[in-house]
Amino acid sequence: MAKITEVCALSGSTTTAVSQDQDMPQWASAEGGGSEAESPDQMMLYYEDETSQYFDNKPDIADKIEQAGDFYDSGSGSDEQVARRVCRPRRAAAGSSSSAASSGGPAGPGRRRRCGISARERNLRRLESNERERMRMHSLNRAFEDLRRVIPHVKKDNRSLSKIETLTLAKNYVKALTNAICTMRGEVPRYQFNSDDENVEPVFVLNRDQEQNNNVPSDQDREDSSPGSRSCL
DNA sequence: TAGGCCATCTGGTCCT
DNA sequence: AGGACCAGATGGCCTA
Repeated sequence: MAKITEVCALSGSTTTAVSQDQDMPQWASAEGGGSEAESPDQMMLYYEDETSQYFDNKPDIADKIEQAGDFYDSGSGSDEQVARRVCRPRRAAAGSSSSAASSGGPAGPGRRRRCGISARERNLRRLESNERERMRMHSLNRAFEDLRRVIPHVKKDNRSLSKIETLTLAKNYVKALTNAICTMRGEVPRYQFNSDDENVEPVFVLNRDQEQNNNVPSDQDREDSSPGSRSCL
């Protein structure tokens, strides 16, 4: 369990901290692999073009759509697809709204059915939804990346913080800063750190050089740092 | 090889 | 009606 040794610079001037490691995070360059080689921007361009051009450039997807067409039309498809769509339990309606209750089961009146559009049109909309979802997740990941940059921490095994680590660390960092403010005001610290704070890396206090490396300002940061736009704790 | 983490796809639900 | 949000499913990659 980590112990905050010192947290300064609450006014934004200098963050002084004691680091246990000399490794400096390089979050900006830590781009995870595993994604499609196709860039989102490029895919957006595809969507702005004619649909046929998109499929010309994505023959694999076109093949998938050809195979899926029968499924979307008649409810049949590959065994795997059917298994996933039929067997996957759906979560209960969030908030249990009346609209959800009145929508009935899967075949009830609440189920949205796109009548009058072709299978190809449905597939195209599915692809567009996929693209939007991908963009949404990318923006979420950018937010995680920004969050990692502003949290003082020590790189573990030369790898980036996972999402859960980032959130947990951020939570404890906020707690630590809040306690620091309380202490400076002569008040009782509001939060206590104990063994329940699982998966908690210490909020390492970095020295000034390390902090600067940790917080390489992004373009957005530079925009935000304009006079009057930065608020302090 | 198991387990963790992640990106992506997918369809239901909510919101505008 | 359509986009945003959400969570389950799946497969890939990496590490112990």
